[in-house]
Amino acid sequence: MSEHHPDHEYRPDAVEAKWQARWAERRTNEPDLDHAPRPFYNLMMFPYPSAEGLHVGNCFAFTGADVYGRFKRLRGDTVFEPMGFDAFGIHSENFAIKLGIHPAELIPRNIANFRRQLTRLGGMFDWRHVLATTDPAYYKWTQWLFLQLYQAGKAYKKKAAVNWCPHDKTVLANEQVINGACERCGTMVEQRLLEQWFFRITEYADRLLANLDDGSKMDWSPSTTIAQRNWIGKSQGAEIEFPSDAGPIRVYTTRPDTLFGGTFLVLAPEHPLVDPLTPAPRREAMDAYRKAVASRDLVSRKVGDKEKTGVFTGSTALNPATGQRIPVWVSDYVLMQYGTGAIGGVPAHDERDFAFARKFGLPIVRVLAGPGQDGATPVPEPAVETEGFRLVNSGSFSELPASEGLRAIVAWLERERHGTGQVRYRLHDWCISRQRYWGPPIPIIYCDHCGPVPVPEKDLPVLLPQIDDFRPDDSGVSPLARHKEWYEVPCPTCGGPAHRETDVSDTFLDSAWYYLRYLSTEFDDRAYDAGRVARWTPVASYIGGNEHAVLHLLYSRFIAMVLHDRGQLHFEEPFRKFRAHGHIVKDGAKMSKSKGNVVVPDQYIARWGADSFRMYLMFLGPFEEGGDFRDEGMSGPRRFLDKVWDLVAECDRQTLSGVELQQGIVVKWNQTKKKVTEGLEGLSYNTAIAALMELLNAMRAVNCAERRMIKDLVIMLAPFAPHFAEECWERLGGQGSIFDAKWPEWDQALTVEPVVEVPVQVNGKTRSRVQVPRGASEKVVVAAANRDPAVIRFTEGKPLIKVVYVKDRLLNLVVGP
RNA sequence: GCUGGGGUGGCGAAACUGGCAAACGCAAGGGACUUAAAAUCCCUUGGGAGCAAUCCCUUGCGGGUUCGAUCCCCGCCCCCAGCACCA
Repeated sequence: MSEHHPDHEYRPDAVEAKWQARWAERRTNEPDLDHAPRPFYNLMMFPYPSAEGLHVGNCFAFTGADVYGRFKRLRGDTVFEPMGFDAFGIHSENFAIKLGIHPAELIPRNIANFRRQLTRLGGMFDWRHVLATTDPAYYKWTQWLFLQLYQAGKAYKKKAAVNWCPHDKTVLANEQVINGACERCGTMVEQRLLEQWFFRITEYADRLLANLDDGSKMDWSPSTTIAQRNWIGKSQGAEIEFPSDAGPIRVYTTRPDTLFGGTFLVLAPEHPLVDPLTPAPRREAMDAYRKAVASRDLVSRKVGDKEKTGVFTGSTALNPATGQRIPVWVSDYVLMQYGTGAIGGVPAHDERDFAFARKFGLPIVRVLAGPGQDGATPVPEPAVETEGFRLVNSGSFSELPASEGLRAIVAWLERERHGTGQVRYRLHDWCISRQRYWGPPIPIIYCDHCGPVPVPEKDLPVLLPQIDDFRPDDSGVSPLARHKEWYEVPCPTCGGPAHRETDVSDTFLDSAWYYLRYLSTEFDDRAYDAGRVARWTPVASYIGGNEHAVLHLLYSRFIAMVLHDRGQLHFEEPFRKFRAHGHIVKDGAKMSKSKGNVVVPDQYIARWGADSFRMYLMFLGPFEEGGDFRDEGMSGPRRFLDKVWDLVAECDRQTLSGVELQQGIVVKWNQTKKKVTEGLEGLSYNTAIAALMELLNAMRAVNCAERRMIKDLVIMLAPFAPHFAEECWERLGGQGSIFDAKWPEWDQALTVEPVVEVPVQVNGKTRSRVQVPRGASEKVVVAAANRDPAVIRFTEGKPLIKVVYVKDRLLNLVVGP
């Protein structure tokens, strides 16, 4: 092989610095957004700029998305690949509190560090369009977006519970509550009711659900659509009225077929009928129970597997089906937020009701019977199945199969006006209020005269004031509420005394529309530019983590739908294609600060180069599954690049025409082009890299340095190792950027060998292989096999029962004993 | 508990979704070059038996379907992620 000239050695730091400078200077990564003939919007989930900087998990995700964008570009698309920073929110705020540095000072520092690292990694980012959600030029439009929803009637205010730490006297986000306790002091968290802003996402539940199945609008990872479907949680059931002394108690059930088995009712502790149904002697016990429940936070109350608790109201209600009076109980296993906040207890056919009935000695009546059972069969455990079950103890409905009984009972309820068939969702409206500092102030002004008044668009942004005491405190409201000089303003309508909303909005509102802003960062008079958006959206490819499968991705879809319905967007589904990437783990555990196994990329990039690092990340496992990060793995891809480097130096030393009998290498060449192209399109990066390595090994084995093959190899390598490929391209005499070169085509006929080796099995065990021309008939292959001594050994003297032949693949001779 | 994804050599993984299990890479061992080391190059490497050609076993466990199963079906075990009393 070649001797090493020091001048010609592959030095990644020099190569990478050279090309990063050149890309910037030549504006290689800055597409013309107004005239792109084949626009391809390559989006990846923007990071939260933590103080620690990028970790290898971020690098994995961004590199995978960047590889795809670079591939699309080489295939002839104009690719827009922007990057930004999701810099508002509780993470930044908490970290700033911990360090004692104001987030407004900390965040720009972190962003600068992220940008340095992202550039060093070699992403094809168009930095002209960088954005940060904390920039007033950005959140001005987040506030504008709130106003659009407000004007559309999709924003409203209502009382809702927040987590409250009685020791720290502060509002806590759900992620700050660990097993029902405050993450800082360990005190059990309580619920407090506050007036908060909500978006009516539940109005869109059906459309959000239906579009998931519409292939013309959405091509998403199945795991993500399944998660969304579960989150929306559509259920078909009936609402039934149970008359009581305090009026009808409305109950929602998905199992109206079990109505005759309803032997009690249970109300949520917050249910408005609890008071009227509880007579004076029982008040004290009831209030004590309700107080005990309220002192537990939302999180711990939802934890299942808990011993059932409850109190009898002292009243009864009428089961409209059986005509019997049944007791009304109160228990915290019934949630006010779902259904009607009241349930019909059917202990024989529901696990929770069964546990409750057992605990409090309530009657259990079987109304569904399986094969070999009847109405008198005891109920040792709740039977929740319907398949193969029939109704029993259900009056005139008895003996109907369960599914038919369900329809008949709903029809009867509607006819007799006891209830109606209903659809429910577990999706709740989106609470966007945060009693925090580090977010965009919600642009509403409260006037004693005019009520809530939206801030006029001309007055946006409502700037977040620079205050030093931004910590949440015992006032129970946002830190902004402590600053009169900020929140006291004249009413925009009447000019009278008024005050601002002091809550800020949820970070997820910032990220629900950022893909629109990227396209329009240079316009300060509009949230997004209609022409740009028309050309570039919906987003062609979106890659991100499945931890955002429900919240971010659902909210973004909802916001797009609202804007679409207002005639402000031409699509209702923002992301045509979404793929969830896997996660990098370290020593079998997910990287996290608490485990102390977070890996920072800088040292690896310094040692091996960004290109080797990128290749290693893409090679360590399937992109959509992730894999284990190991230091030792880095040398493999680096050695590969070194060998390609040497091959480029030897280009034309021995060309293909001068090589005899090298049909094999030509086939390998064509196979590689096919495999790499298909692998990149399907995000099978690890196998695409393996195919490139195989081609290199094959060329080295036959000492082939054919120019066309080396050029193809370098182009196919470019998405993974962009700087390296540029340098090789230049050394090969290529003009301009390699990313303006043409992706190699393959000849399908040359992807297969003319002669194949067909394995010959006897009774399913491979005994030999025979060489035959491709496409040989069964006759030819059997004849060849019958001449093979290794086969004869196992077939001799035995009757041939069956011959299985799969063309070019396998021959199996089945013989008797 | 429910939903989704997994379980294949010493390790990361591949295998046209029924057709030669272990491609590609790491690590390890042996050899070449070198005063020596690193780097590089060549060979070996799933387990077992055998001088060998060759044979037997092997994709978490137990069954099944099939000429043939890592792949399909039934019943279990374990790991990871998300959701978690949603009536």
